[in-house]
Amino acid sequence: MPKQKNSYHHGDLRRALIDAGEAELSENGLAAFSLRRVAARVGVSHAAPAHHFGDVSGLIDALAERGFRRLLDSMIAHQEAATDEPYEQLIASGLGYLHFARSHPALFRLIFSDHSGAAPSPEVMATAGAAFMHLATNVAAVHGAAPLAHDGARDEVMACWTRVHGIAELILSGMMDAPDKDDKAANDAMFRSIFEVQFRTS
Amino acid sequence: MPKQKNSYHHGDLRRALIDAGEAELSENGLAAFSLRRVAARVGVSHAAPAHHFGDVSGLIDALAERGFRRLLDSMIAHQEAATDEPYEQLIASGLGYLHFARSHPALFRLIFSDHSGAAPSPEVMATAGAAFMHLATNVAAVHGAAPLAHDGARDEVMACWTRVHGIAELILSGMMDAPDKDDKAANDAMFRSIFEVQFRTS
DNA sequence: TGTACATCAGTGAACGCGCGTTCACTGATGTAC
DNA sequence: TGTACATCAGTGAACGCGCGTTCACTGATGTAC
Repeated sequence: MPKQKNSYHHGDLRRALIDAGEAELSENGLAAFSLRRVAARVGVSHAAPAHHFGDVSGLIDALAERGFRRLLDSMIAHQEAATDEPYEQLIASGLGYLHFARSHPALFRLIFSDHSGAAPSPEVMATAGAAFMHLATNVAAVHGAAPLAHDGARDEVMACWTRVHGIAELILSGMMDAPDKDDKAANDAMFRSIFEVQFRTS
Repeated sequence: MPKQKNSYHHGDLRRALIDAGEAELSENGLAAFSLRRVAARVGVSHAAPAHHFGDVSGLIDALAERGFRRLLDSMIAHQEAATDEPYEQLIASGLGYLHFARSHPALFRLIFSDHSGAAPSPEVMATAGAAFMHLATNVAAVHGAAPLAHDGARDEVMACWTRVHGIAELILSGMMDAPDKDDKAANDAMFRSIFEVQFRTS
């Protein structure tokens, strides 16, 4: 256990760098993100991170994993504050998704960036998969079924996910007006009024 | 009219730089985007763009305007290939939106990037507004009304937009599987099967 | 308990790179007369 | 039609900057005996 302070060795530099990376993203965005800035923030030489992450993409990867975990945590936290009714649970999860996106916009954009270049690490994939399964479970519960149990179940999950995700993205880009992110009641109303629109009533 | 070639003056450098910028975005993405690369692509000195765009943000702004216009053009083109039935027109517009996003991912991401820093120029705002109004008109036509004519009309437009946008984003980020972007029939089926899902049938 | 030594984690200087911007310049164009 | 001149558009060298990465190093830790 790392007890001493001001020592030559940090104790838990890996974690400290991830914390600092997250803060850098929040404050300065992905465009200004650099290993040197993160290292400076922790108060460590800029060559130190290499011992823990290899190169810059290693740190980015660690941040992506944390991002997905925070997204999942936010959904769970909102859900736990809602009633047990499945539809209410689904709405709460969506609001948690939205709240995460607006609280950590750069991290949110990072985890949903274009992965066509390099595939994310297995850890990132696993954490992303857990978030997806959470949503799938919510959607299935609304229909009283097990997750992804019937034909079309995936479409139902994607219909939900794409809408929640679209709301988040359009708010972040400034294309869509929204109440202050911490005004729970107003966001609840806004979210439901969009989420519940139906197109084909035939 | 610029007729001569190989002259000291280019003739239509402004347009050439925007074309090159768009190509750079397509091929190398926003992260690798730079004034110097764009200038080199046109075969002009890297100080030349300053005469037309001032600085790098001027060029980015011009690219954003072109991006919104291409988005609108894509919606219109797909719509013109569909039947006159309003719902079919709406679906076609959505498919056009999706096709643009997948054909020009970096440009798509650019126009929907975080504008919290600097507000887009009036030209960009106007072009973005035109694209929004196109969608609003589509949605209103489904209900046989004028655009944004009744209470809740904005919610209806946003319900549509967020879903289409969410589909585009999740495909680009690799979170959602999708058919080849030029397989019209397969994308049509995929899009409808998600777009038409209803959550609350009560 | 003490000593030797291997391993690990962080240092700080150095490297080469591409970037945006600036600046005095020059070649081409267009207008006044 | 011709000449002078202002304006415009592109040049190329130079600047300072922050970046990622490498490297020999050194201080701290932990293990073997």
